[in-house]
Amino acid sequence: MDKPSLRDVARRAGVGTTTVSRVLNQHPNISDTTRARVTAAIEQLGYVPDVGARHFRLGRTHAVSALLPMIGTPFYETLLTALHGPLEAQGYDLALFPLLGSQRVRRFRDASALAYRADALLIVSQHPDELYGGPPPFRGPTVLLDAQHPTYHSVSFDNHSAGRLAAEYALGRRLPIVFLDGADAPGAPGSPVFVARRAGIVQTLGRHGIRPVLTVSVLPEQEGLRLAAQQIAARRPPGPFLLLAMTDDLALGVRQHLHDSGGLRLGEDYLLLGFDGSAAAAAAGLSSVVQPVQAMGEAAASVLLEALRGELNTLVQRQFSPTLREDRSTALQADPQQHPT
Amino acid sequence: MDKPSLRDVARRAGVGTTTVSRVLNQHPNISDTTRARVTAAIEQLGYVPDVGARHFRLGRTHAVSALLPMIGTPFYETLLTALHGPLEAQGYDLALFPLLGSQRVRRFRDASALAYRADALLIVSQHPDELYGGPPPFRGPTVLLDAQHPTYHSVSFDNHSAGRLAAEYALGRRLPIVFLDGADAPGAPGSPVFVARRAGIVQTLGRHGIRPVLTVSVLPEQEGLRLAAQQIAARRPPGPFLLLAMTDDLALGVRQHLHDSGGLRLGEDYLLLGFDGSAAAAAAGLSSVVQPVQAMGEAAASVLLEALRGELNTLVQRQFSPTLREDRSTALQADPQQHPT
DNA sequence: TTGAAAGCGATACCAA
DNA sequence: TTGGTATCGCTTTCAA
Repeated sequence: MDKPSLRDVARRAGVGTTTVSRVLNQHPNISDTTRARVTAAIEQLGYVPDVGARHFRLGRTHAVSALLPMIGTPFYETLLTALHGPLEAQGYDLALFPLLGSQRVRRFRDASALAYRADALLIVSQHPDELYGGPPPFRGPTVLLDAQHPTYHSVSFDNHSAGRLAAEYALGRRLPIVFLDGADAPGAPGSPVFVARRAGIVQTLGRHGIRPVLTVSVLPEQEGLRLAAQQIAARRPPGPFLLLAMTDDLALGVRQHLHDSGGLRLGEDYLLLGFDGSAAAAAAGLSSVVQPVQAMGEAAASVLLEALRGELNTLVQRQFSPTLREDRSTALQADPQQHPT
Repeated sequence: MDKPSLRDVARRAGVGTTTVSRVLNQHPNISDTTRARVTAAIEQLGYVPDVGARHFRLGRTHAVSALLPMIGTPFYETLLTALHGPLEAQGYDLALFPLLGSQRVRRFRDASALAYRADALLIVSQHPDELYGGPPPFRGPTVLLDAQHPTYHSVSFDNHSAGRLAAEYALGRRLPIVFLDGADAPGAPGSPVFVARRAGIVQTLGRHGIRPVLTVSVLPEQEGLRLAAQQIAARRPPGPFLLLAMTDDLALGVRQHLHDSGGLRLGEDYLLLGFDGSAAAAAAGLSSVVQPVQAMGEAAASVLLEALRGELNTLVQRQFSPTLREDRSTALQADPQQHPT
């Protein structure tokens, strides 16, 4: 026999197919002796239930598909890990469909795409309107993660208020502020995340009548970082200042160069505040505006599960707020000459 | 009608189900008028074929599953993009199943896992024996990518000869060799990739009776890099030397520190050779031992497709060889005092 | 506690 | 060129 079916098992065990199905699905009303006979038959034949057939019959796949940009950052790793746990606990399997190459989006407009053979859909860091020209090809529950849209459930992060938080913290230190902005690659549209973050910073400073004493834009490259550090070292204010960087990577990269070529000492010559709460930042003692990535993943899972249970008859738009993780990099070292406290 | 089936379409168009099926599958023997009627009915009902049912009936899913370690490097991005193209061209869809968290491996031992509802399986950077305790739960064609096993088809890279190639190149330059090795994180088993690469280097040097004048092991951290650079600057041989680094990242990181704190000039004081052929290396003019990642992805796709067509009755173990991409970092600048040419 | 039979939605054989 | 019908493997009434 090529691939034994439930029927083969039934024949072998001398029972009906119903009984075998019940054994497989742990139904209560089965006598122990029958169960044993069936189990033995399963064993002997090496029977494995056909999941596709079960899926077909029940109309449910127990699958959740996630559409996401090609993955290269710890952000997605944390997010997906947090997401996966609760889903798995409820018997759902998670499959990933990265948007490989820009042209491949076409694939996701096809309703017969594998990604849509699922009970629910998660769209990560993408806007449905851009992804789909017209109506979405998937009919089931859909949740946006790290993105927002008026007609979809969403779990996202408030980047604007993250910018505000950073700016307010910076203002509180009462030091001149140097702003290390991330430049967009030429031609790139500028990530909405950075746009909001930047707006939050600039608007908040502006509302307090403050402008950075110096703003440096930098492409995230080796050479760019070095040049930025040179500029900062040359044009910095006379006393200590607070360097507000748009990302942790920028902050850490520039810190290196400020030290090596500029001789600037963190904690004495300047304070440093980053963005993202990356592991690298934590390891380096960098204060940072933290996005609760794990909590967002868990929230997405919970929205997804609710929707799958059909308990969601209202639109859920959950937006997470930033927190600020203070660390060594914003601690001014005792320096009796200028700062008695 | 909730979700129209093929039967509804047939009734609506006043034809048999067979005819509708034929229209859907572009069968030739359909009159234009019938086709038009059916198409109209499909349109009117908003009918979308049930892929799950088709899958059930045909016994094929048109899906390929890839099991891979959680993704954080451009390596996998290139690999998967190269892989995806040919598969898609043949009508196969690719779904990714990252091994999220170490415990989640359990999930992949379950034959009913979503990942196995596919026509073929690709196991990336994993050894089946470690992944599965016993027999694999998937019965269809299986291909290993970036890994090897005696009983599976595989597409992999010859790390040992990559090490040899680097060593031979280094020997050819006839300069003292400083070896910048990557240290394994404490407790980690040491990636087989690095083990082979290192062995290739050391054995080749040894065969020529050469030992590095200095070997420095470094954890890939900011602090580690700086310390390594200090050591190199302090203990380097008197004249120019060749610095052989285990990865591009290590090479580029140390170059920075050698320049900033040691004042060593690349191309005059030392030459630098890296490993991996990363984009960063190319951008920085770093010579590097290159792994043909894209070609490997394409090769995996082709093996997969052959297997799917049932044309593979012999074991395929394809191992790719490294090439060396020479760039500025191994060009010794004209220095009349020592090197007239 | 057990089983016979209907049916999920598509495809394909065989006839017409 | 078309259509009736069996069939894929499973779950689920309904009856016994």
